[in-house]
Amino acid sequence: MPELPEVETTRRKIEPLLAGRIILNIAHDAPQRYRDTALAHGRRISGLSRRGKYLILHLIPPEARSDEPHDLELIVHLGMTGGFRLEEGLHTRVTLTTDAGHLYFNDPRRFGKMAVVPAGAYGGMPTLAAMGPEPLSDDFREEDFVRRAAGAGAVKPWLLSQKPVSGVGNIYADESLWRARIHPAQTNLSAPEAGRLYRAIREVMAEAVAAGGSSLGDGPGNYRQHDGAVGFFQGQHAVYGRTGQLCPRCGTPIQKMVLSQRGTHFCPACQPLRVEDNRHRHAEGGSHA
DNA sequence: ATAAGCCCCTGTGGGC
DNA sequence: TGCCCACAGGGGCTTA
Repeated sequence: MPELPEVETTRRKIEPLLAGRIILNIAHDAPQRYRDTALAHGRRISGLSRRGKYLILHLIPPEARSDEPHDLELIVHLGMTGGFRLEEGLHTRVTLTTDAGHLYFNDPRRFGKMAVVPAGAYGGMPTLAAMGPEPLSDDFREEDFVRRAAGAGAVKPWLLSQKPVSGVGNIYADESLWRARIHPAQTNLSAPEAGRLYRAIREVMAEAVAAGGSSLGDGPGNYRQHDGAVGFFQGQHAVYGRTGQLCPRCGTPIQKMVLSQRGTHFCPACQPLRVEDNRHRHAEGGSHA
């Protein structure tokens, strides 16, 4: 399941294959899933960036200097099972041909998407348009996060919305909440709780990027690099995919629950649900001004 | 406007 | 042992 660490690893690994190259063709079916790709034909890739879980190929006219601002972008979302490959396979959905050769987009479950858009024109991609700050950048500020967390609903769905911070998916939400000792369904985080979560997200994301992401199991969701290399962060997972195994911190068996349609792993001892204090509501008489 | 729910898609694993 | 169905999940869309 590519989340920020896996997408960032992908970006770093395929940038040397693509930067400076001319796109000769992008071949696929399902044009509604891979939109306006013909606009990229004949363009030069000046570089690759990433925003949350979205990969962005910068496209310039072939005669332009490579340090000029790009005017088109090829946006790629890997979805749940998407990834690039050096060789064609059973689940090849898109074939990207450059003057250096082929790169194949493999995506068994077809949740991945691509679109060519004018640079920064994200109106057709609401999540990207409303994307929160990058967790490893200075734009991600603890005081903003703490303030917004105080008024938020259940913390895990809130994180998954991409609005408080970008790039956190199911694995890293569970891992960050475990580190911060916060129940996934906790609402209205206190300042100490939100501060712990802020630091946990930064730590987990930094460690996961350094490990090359997580590669889980042998199923279709198993994330790999284009050359078959795997990430190693799964060895650091404390709760994700460890239902019934013992919490590394306190030894209690890890539990799994469903929250917002997502499998959610947590330690019931380390991450107790703090019951909302109702006294305020009683004191206010139950009606809001 | 915001939040919650449904849906897409298909390989896999668990249950019977 | 073999078969079948529920599950996995990000994000876009619809609904309340």
